[in-house]
Order: sequence, then C-alpha cells, then structure tokens
Amino acid sequence: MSKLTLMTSTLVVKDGYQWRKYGQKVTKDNPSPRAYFRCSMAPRCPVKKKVQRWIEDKRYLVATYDGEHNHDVDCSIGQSFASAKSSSMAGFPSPETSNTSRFQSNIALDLTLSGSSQEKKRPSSHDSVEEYHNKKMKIEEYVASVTKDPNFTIALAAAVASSITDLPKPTIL
DNA sequence: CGTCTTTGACCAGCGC
DNA sequence: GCGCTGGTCAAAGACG
Repeated sequence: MSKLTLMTSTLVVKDGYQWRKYGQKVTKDNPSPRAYFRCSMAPRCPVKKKVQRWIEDKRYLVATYDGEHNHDVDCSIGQSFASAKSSSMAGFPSPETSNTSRFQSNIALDLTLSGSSQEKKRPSSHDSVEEYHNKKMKIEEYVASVTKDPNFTIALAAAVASSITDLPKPTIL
C-alpha cells in the first residue's frame, strides 16, 4: 500500500500531462491495485489512464491510455517534464509518443524502484536462485522487445535526462 | 482555505 | 435472474 501511495502521490507525471486520480480497484487478474486517472489539465479532456503494476514484475508500471487529448501539453509542464521531480512514473513516453499511440497501451518503466533498496527482487529465502534467473530472463526478454521500439529510445532519453537533471540533493537528516 | 488523495459504495455490463 | 467484475462517484481526511 505504501508503494502505491508513493506511486500515486505525484500528480504531474512524465508524459507531460497532469492527472487526477479518481479511483482505485484491485482486479482479478492482477493482485496489484489498479489506479484510475483523468486528465486534469483540461476539464473536458476525455482521456483516462489506468496504471497498474506489471504482474510479471512489480518493479514496472503499466499505464493504459483511453481516449485522446483534446488539448495540447502545457508548455511549462511539457518543459519541466524533462526535469520534473522524480517520481515512480519515470520512463513514460514523451508527449508525442502518447498522442501518436492513442488507444494503445504504453509501458511505463519504474526506474526509481530499480534502485530502491526496499525492493525485494533479489533471491530470497523462498525465492530460489533459479527462479530469480528465470524472472531475470523474462525481464531481459521484455527489455529486448521493448528496445526495438523507437519510442523506447525517446522514453529512455527522457528518463535518463530527468534522472540527471534531478540529482538527489544531499539530504541532511 | 483550497486542492488532491483515499476509499467505500454504487452502477452497469457480461457470463452462467 | 443472479452473481461477479470493472469502472465511477462522492464524502472525508490530509496536506501545502
């Protein structure tokens, strides 16, 4: 739950649009809760987005877009999109990608979690090394297929740019 | 004080 | 017709 809260706490995600969460539901096919978002940049924008953790690997987020934006990306947001505050939505496709791939699913790579020490993706006591390698193979397979997509390069560039421009400040605790 | 998130309740569609 | 499931609404609380 806390991870989901983390996921949904950021309103401006890196697809350049502003989203408002209006619901959350646990679906049958995926134990991870699915969150429902609406575009809040334009009151009449019919676009909806469903965000759910990928069942194959919960480090990844899957965002499904429904509809088409009837407005442009806010320039300020669109620009800050490259250097937006780091959120777990990192790796979203660029605004252009989102528009051209309307009515299609977009995969959002959760890059921040990959570096999270809290993530328990290492082989645990009940997670054999073989199983771990199996999962790793699946991920690599998925990555290989994704990297063939030219849009992925754009998304990756945006994600890398954001991580560079938003280097964590030295926190004094 | 205004905005946003959370979450339980409600509704509609679909399969049996 | 009934039950299940996905999607949406709306009230309450949290936060800046």
